[in-house]
Amino acid sequence: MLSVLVPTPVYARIGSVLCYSSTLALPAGTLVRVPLGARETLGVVWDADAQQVRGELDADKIKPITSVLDGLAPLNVAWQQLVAFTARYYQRSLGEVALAALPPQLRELSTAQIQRRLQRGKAQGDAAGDAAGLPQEQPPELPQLSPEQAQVVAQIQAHAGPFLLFGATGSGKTEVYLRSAQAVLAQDAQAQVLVMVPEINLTPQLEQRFRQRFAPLWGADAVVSLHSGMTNPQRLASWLAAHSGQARIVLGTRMAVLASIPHLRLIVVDEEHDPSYKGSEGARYSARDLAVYRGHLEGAKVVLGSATPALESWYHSRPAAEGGRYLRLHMPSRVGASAADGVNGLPVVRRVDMNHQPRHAVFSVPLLAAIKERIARGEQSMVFLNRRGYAPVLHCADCGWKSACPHCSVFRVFHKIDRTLRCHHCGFTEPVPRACPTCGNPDIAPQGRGTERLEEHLAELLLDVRRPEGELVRIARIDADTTRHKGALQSQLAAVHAGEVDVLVGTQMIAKGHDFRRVTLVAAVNPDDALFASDFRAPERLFSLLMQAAGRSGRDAGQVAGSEVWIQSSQPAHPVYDALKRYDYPGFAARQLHERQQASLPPFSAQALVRAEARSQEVAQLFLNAASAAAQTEMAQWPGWPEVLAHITLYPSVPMNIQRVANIERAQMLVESASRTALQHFLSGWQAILHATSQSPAAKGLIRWAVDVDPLAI
DNA sequence: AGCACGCCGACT
DNA sequence: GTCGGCGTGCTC
Repeated sequence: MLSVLVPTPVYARIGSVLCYSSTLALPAGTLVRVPLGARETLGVVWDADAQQVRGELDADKIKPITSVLDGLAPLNVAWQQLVAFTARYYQRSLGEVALAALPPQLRELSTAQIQRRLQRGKAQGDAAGDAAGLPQEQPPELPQLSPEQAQVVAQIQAHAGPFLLFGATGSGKTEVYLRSAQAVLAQDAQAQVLVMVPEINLTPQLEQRFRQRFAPLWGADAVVSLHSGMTNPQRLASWLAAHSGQARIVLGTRMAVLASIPHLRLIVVDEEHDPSYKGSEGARYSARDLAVYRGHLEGAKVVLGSATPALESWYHSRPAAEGGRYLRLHMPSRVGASAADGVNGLPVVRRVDMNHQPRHAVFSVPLLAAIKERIARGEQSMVFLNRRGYAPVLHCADCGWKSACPHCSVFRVFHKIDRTLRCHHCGFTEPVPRACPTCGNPDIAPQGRGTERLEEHLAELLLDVRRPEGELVRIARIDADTTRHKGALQSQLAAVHAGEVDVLVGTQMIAKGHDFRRVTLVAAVNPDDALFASDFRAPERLFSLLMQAAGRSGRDAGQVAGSEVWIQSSQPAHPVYDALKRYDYPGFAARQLHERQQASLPPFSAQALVRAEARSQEVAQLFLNAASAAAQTEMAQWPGWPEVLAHITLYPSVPMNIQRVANIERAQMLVESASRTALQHFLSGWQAILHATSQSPAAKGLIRWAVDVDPLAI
């Protein structure tokens, strides 16, 4: 008798560990194909010898497995442990986590087909290996390390970690990753390295650098990528290469943390603060946190890198004497910067008090002047606004009508380019009405502005300005709307690089990673919104975003002296901007952590969220409240549990921030505890109650529910 | 989640 | 008269 993991979600009315019979003795971790209801599915052998058939499962219901995916080595114990931990910690079923960690094509292909892919991969690997075995020309010439880099590399070699590499933009973190990887790979002929990035399409440079460095040493097949932008066959090939040990370096997004990498010795998490490491659907695991756990599990070193670490990571890297668990490594200087270049070679930050500017001005007088100066010098400027479209809402001054989405509790955004009203949440799109739909007033006006309107406005303001050669000013816009088509982003970026653009307008999309050599001015036109947001992480995200944006300016060492970051604000003296001006992340973090401690927020408490979706808000909340009440009454009866409950705060259910999306009402409930362990304990017990409640009459009409452990947004 | 089975409207 | 809508129900 075997127990086998199958892909059933946690809310299905069936467990995900099912019993099957097999004539063969199959070790745990073996991939098998099993019958499940009317279909056949991929499964992972979990318990090789499930003696006691759970519950009153009729013996005649136990079916034999269909086939074994032989030729594939069983997933190793470390992987099994990682899956088990992930499922337990994030309150998902084992099967869901395990199967989600496998490439989708593994489910579809027959054993023979997989066999062929393996053979093909091996053949390529061997060919590359032969090539690598040939007398090398010169080993690639390595760039000289700065003293800071050299010291950090040495520390990573000398200590066990985990490490938090706190390095300014441009301080050369990537070179540290490369050297650390190289050291690990050179030491052990089987060793493998996992390098994670938030979004791989936004950082093609990183992939490029790893390939350039390591392909000459270990062959082109030694470096593989793993991210959702790849086709299924590509993903399968990469996964097989990692699983077989052929790939020495696996570059990937969050999903890569659960890949089978049997000889893992080093994990790098670049831009570790990036929210995209935390999933927002399905198994909502934090790939960064799992990386740390995986490193611990497999004895692999873990390096988390960022210029603006997540406050959690920063807190964990406090001195060991104060309880810190990570070793903090510091690289404050931009490579190649000179003392004359402002703070550590970063551009000067200028704050504009918008209270002293003409009312409703979008561009302050001095900012506009500074942009014009750049144009006259043939330099580039970059303008940020975190809102795409033309205007966030259309408004009738007569009757007060606004462009609400009929399916969601948000306003639809006016897109002038195709004269549509678009809902950014459910996608509902309609042509703009000629007149107000309620009162017939033909004079409905856009309110507020997005990137599209900003671009238009800027074009008007710069109409009389000429480039050095006398040509008209060229403005480009990059946001989700202009990059919808495949390859559009790359071609637009290429145009910027080629100097075909004077001013680039965009959303935060352009703040990440891109190396713009000729940009000497970066401006945040209206970043204040985040200061008033209810989300306690908003200041952290704002600081990080502005810091990254600042890193876009003056990347060319020769231009640092003249480059600037402009912040327009009605509260220019706000501590966030103040810290930014000094590029003082530690100061900012200390202040934020103090506030969080006062308010008992993470990392000084642990949180989980239960989210519920239903046709009506009432039903969603009813379910949450019933589950909450049941926790209080039922769990109090369980021996030993009142002690656990005493450490838990269950807040009342509330509508979610955006209450309705695509006609589905959403509600949530926060669970908090000063102790992570207590919260874990509570959640593990509560799971059954949530299940039962969701099937009780009290939850009639409930569509979906899910627990989100360590949520990023509340 | 899939995928079946199962009872009521517009088409060859 | 059938094709097909998605409302319950089950999967070792």
